[in-house]
Amino acid sequence: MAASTPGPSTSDRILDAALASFAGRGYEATSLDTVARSLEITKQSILYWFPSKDALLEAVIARSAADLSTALETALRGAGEGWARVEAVVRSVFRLAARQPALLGLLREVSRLGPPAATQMTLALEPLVQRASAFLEAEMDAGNMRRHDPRLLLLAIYSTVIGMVTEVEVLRALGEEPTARSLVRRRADVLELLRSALLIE
Amino acid sequence: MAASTPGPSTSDRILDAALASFAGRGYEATSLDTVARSLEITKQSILYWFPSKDALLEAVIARSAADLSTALETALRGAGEGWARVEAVVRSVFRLAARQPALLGLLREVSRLGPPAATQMTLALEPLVQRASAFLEAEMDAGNMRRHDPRLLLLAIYSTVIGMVTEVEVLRALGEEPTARSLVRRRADVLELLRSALLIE
DNA sequence: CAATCTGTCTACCATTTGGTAAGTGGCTGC
DNA sequence: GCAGCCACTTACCAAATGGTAGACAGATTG
Repeated sequence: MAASTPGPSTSDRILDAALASFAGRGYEATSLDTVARSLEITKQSILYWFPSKDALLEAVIARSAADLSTALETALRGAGEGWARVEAVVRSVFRLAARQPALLGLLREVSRLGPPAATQMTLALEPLVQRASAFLEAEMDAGNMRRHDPRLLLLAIYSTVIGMVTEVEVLRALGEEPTARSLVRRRADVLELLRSALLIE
Repeated sequence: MAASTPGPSTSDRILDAALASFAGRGYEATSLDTVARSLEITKQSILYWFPSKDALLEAVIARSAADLSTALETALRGAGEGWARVEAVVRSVFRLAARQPALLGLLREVSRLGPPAATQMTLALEPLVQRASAFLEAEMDAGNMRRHDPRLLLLAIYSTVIGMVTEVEVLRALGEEPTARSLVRRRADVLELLRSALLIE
């Protein structure tokens, strides 16, 4: 018989469940009791590891921002130059949408919650933002992309991609069921759209 | 001395305050007591006009969907043909963002809440969606716009415009303060982007 | 083996929440 | 002039919430 599986630590399991609930139902709609029950522990165990609900959110954001960063950094590492880098990032986001949708859901939720949660997320992702902004500007300078305010362009790209990936209800309103197959089509569509919107030639 | 001003009815004032709070703080984070206090009435007065918090949300959605519809219908009424119609709609949305931001905020919130709220909003806005989808398809058939799945294209346009208008925290993360002037720049940018993404030639 | 530390649980608690019940003052219609 | 309705209030309430205090079992360490 194998040794009893150690498995993920309690605090990790709490973070997982909290992430899922914050992303899926929202911060306010998430109760510590419910999270605890889903893990078959008591609320007090949660409060042992994280002194308050706010602190739990903070921890979830910290871990998620790190996960998000490494996912994108990894995608960028072997990505080539120019447009290929945009493609790599978009594909990486769609991969996250398929495999860890809660990560993107949390992004949405945090942006809705505003400070201090949003500020924390902002700070944690700032390096990526800087990089992306600088990249877009360089591409424009090189004459590869149409000229825009890089920050507004980044917001537009962000909104489009995140929307295509997280706006499940709007998708349904449009009569498109959010299946895995649909996700692939959306990825193709978004890439094509971005291409014609941004690329010169 | 003038006659005592009649002013808006209590139920309208409740709807106004509830809309603002649902859109700004979120449904779960909104308490009937707080809304009541802000209106200097009691919670029970709210429950007199709307039998439950859910019913209040329902009423807010109904009224907002109607307002949204008429705003867009009006914009479309004297709008010309082809691309001018897209421009008219986008401008109309940005006008709403400046004058009744809560209307767009509610849209976001409802899409986050999912059914049944989202279903109600979907049904109320379906005519607009149908119209937009048919318009896009016709423009593609006429060879004026690049061919895409009209529904996915609509989702992309929706995400971009709504994002540019409601993603205040992301905007801040990008170092752009959400002022009125910024809104005008964002409108110009989004129109330019959509133009190069969609229009052929 | 005693002392301590770790992780979890039981027992509470104050506050807030959506919601009910029962008035109450004023205006309307008969 | 009074019966009745309308709009709104005071008085409650059960449930749920985030959080505190303290006990307890098991491992660790001197």
